[in-house]
Amino acid sequence: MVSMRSPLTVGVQPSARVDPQGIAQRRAPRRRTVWSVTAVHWFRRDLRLGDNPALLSAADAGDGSVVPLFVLDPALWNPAGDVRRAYLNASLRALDADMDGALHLRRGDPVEAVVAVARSAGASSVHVAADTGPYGRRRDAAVERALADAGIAMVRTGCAYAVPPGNVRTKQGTPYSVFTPFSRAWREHGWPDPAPTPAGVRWAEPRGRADDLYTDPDLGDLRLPTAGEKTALDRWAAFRDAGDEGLDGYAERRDRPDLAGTSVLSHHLKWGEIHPRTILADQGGRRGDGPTTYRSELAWREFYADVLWHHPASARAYYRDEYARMAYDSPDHLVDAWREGRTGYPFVDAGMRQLRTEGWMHNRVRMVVASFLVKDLHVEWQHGARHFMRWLRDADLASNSHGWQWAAGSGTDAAPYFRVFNPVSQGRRFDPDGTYVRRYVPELAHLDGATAHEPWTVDDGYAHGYPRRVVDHAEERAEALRRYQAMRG
DNA sequence: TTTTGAGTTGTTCGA
DNA sequence: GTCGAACAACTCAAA
Repeated sequence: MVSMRSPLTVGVQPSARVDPQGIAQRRAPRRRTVWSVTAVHWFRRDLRLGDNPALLSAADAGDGSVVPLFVLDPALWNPAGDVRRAYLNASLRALDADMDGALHLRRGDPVEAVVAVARSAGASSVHVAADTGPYGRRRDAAVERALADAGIAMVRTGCAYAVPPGNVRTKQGTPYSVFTPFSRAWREHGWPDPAPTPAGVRWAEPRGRADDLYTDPDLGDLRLPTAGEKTALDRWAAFRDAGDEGLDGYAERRDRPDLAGTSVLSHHLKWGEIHPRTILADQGGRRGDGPTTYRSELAWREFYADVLWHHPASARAYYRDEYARMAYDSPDHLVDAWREGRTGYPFVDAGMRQLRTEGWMHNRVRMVVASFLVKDLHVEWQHGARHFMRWLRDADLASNSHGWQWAAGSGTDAAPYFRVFNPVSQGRRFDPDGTYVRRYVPELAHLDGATAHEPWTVDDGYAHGYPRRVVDHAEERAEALRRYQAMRG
């Protein structure tokens, strides 16, 4: 640990009290001294002020002044789709507003940008929440080395999960590869209470009103929800308190894309506008199927982060490598039809169009469209995963890659061999009135009830230009099982 | 080491 | 319409 004190060379802002959660504030402002040490808090996927242990550690590290920094890293920015870029911009603006315009924004390689900012601020430490993803770990190791060369410490506190990946182990000390035993051990492991919101932080110069760095993409008709910590906390509270239409009814309604049965917090969780620990603590010991099932969904998020932590290559490569030997088709015009929502299977097309109009898709439908790409079109899951990463506003590498591997059968699921989703029966089961389909597929708006799932059964089913089915599901299901058998044999 | 119980989300067929 | 069995026999985690 480097202890380097330097003259206060940066301006100091008046205290900005931040208390978006109503959590009791902990610290009184420290007295200002001439000899002072500031700290840098490098935001990444923790775009919030409340329940942020890393920010707290930055506030505690020096004299109470903090340089709040975000670096637009071309390695992440360039491959991201416009949806993710736009949402990130909005989230950064919200964070900036919560800090009274203090956010310091840089664009460039973090190895250079973070060191440069820390140096110019005279900081002796840079504080972060650990990034547990494959790229983030490499990047942070490189930044840590560069900071060390400059005599500056990098301090990791917390991460984006209730239990840091790598910490839930079997009795033999090995990582879990099956969800249910993982979730049991995860629950027993437990997690810390939420951290208090730092009080009396002085956001240090250089202030970062760098609007020119926000390059907002043109999203056309796509509308994104409001970003930011306050919205996330409000959204959670509304879901928590909505009774059977929210958390209490979650177990029953979560699989229904026609209903508003889910919390829709995924994009907030992705950027850390809310931390799962906040939710788990706020849920307290609430019983019932709703809260239990909701906690289980958070456990899935943690499970996949844990799997990716132990197997970084599984972000792109088959978790079970025998699946690399299976026969696949190259993406062709059928995959274009899938991407554009004109496969002729209404439930699939509704989902793919929801993705393009909202940057989001209901989880049940994600599974159905994923199964369709992999099992009906026989295309490798990576093609679908890339499309999702491009269009989903909540795109998260661990959840996305392993969600797709689950659908492909190559992931952590223990018994995947005979599971092929039928897009019609899935639609009839989870969108029984056809409401969801009609909402996103106007060519089927004239069909009543569940008929919207089967336009081929009525005379006027194709009267408004809805496309015919591009493949026969029964045939392709059989073909998928044949290829699976051939791979095993 | 061996055994045992269990595994997110399914589909189809035939009684 | 509803129900249970078959699918095909695997892999994991704990005792």
